[in-house]
Amino acid sequence: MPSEDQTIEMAEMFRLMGDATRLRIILACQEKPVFVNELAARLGSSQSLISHHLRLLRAARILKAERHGKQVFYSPADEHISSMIAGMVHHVGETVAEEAEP
Amino acid sequence: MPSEDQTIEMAEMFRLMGDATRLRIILACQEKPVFVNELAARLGSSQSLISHHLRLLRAARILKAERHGKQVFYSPADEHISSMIAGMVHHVGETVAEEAEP
DNA sequence: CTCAGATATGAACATATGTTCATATATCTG
DNA sequence: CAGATATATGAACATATGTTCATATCTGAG
Repeated sequence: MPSEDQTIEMAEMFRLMGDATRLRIILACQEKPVFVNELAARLGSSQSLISHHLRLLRAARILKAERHGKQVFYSPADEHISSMIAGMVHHVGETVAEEAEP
Repeated sequence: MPSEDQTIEMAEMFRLMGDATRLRIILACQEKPVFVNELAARLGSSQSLISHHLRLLRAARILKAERHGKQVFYSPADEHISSMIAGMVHHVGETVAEEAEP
């Protein structure tokens, strides 16, 4: 059973993954590093919005930033998080399938 | 890469786990089924608040309800979710330890 | 059926949060 | 250095969300 502080930190992590826009950002960075404008283009969101969200994800150590020239590339900062994301992908894949069968 | 619908469902799951009160409820139900008033007592929250949250967690199939007499016991509805929770517990356990060392 | 215990629900409210718009900062090129 | 490109930041705002209070519903006992 996690401590109170750990519980709050867990909740904070989940909360950050619990917004569709942020989750799309996280998912888009899973395979290979992506830079900000490409994220904005792929997700059809403004650069400003993406940047605001990236700041939160960076602060929570969910994503890490790496600068190459003018562009800043983002990628997963932590394998635990990545595997948890993968687990959830697996989960919704299965439950959606279950609901469709009968 | 999950579909748009799956992404939204994932986000919804994470969002539900992303509130401290709800997460405490989920954690409290992990070991053995707990009934509503006991949850309220353990967490020091009102019965009403717990019940509101339980409804959301039930609807999202994170917890399941089972009635025994007057009491309704709640327990994990899905092992995937449970193992994801366990993974996050492990994660915060490690990262907090890392930050404390240097 | 009536009463008490246990849980669920609805309305109201204060606060948190995602998004937009405007603008600042940083980096490369000429 | 000046200009262009890429990213970050701040203020403002509309909406979503967690909590409380009051009340309804359900269940077993007598």
